Amino acid sequence: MSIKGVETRTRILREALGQVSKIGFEGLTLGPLADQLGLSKSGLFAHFGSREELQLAVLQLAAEDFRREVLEPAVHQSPRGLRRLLAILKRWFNRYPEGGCVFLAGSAEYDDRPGAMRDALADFHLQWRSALATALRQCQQLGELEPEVDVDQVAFELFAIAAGGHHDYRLYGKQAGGRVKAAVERLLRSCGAAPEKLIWK
Amino acid sequence: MSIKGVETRTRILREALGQVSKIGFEGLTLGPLADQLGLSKSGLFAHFGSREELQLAVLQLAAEDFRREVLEPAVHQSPRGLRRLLAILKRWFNRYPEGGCVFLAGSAEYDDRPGAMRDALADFHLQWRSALATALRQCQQLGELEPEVDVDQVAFELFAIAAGGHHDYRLYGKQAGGRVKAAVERLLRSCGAAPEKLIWK
DNA sequence: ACAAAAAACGACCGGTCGTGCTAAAACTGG
DNA sequence: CCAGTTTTAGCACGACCGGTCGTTTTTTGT
Repeated sequence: MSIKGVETRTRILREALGQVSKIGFEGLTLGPLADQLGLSKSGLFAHFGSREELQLAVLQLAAEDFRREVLEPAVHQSPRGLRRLLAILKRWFNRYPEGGCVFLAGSAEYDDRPGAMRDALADFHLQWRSALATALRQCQQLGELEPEVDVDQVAFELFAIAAGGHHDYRLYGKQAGGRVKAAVERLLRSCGAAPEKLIWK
Repeated sequence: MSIKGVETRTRILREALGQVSKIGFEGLTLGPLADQLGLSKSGLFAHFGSREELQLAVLQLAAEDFRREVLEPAVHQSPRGLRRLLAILKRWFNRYPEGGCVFLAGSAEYDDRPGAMRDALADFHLQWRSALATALRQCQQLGELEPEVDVDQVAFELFAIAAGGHHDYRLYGKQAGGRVKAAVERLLRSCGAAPEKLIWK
């Protein structure tokens, strides 16, 4: 693969990711994508052996973006414990007003269609859930959350709040933000978090 | 419209609803639907002026089913308060192992596509949320939940649990049921519900 | 039983989709 | 600068889609 090869490939993937976050993976079609990039349909197609390969590459790019923009800055900038957990959640939920979440939309599109896309999506969610559980476990070790709570259960409930908030964001607009915040606070409070430590700085 | 007219129309809608719950509203296509029913595509098409009319009719049928199978039996069989609320939730969540929820799938499909389908879906979710809030308010009036809790907020959180549970059901299978139950119990507990009253009979 | 009305059919249209194939164009290393 | 490789374009295909239209069959009211 030449220099120009990887350049156009990433150009394609960036544009494709933008389109997917608006119209979903199934809405992504080669013709309009090629037009938007000033390429021919077959020229674009040659970079990936099939449409599914393109979709998988887009999903992988989205996953890399997500880790880089949500998890990594929170880990680097905030100390272990509630501070870091809240930093993660803030960066996570702040993505929703910006546009549709490709992981939630993707799950809805492929949950009844076995194949590589479904597998990759299931894997992403599993990894993310485990990252949340790790952050929660560190809170426990610091005594900021009660030791008897099931961190996997709490990770599920955080994800559920995200899913519900995303739904309301997409359907009813920005008013959903307050609901998400209040839900997280109630959840963490019920796990023994001190109210004065729940600051969304 | 003749007798036979409404008969086949409802036959079409029943079959269409079954297909939609498997492959979504956008996956519903006239040809295969007609084949499955032993009708010609154009014969089926004549019952609805357009595909969107068919989709809207399917959504309306699904909404009637939902009210009839979830809300109404709980209202008729359980007294106001936590008993009724839990009866509603049980019937609601029991639908998820059976097949995909057309309302959640529909929201994901149309949240970025203005039109009659999006409007109808937004309306359904609004109505359902309000029915949940009513049941919660009755709990408050009976002293089974603290009076200062925001019932609309709790209704959102119940919906979020449903959305998260549905996601996990579709992607990871039946193990999600326990997570949903535990999440509801934590939520209602944090609203002042007595633990011994949280029985999923 | 019969005429009007409704329902169902079958062929077809224009359009879009993913995908192969071949040739031209552009880039790359020596 | 040139040979060899890679990237891109052009074109066509087969499949599938929603929708139209004129005709035929079935149902309905009397």
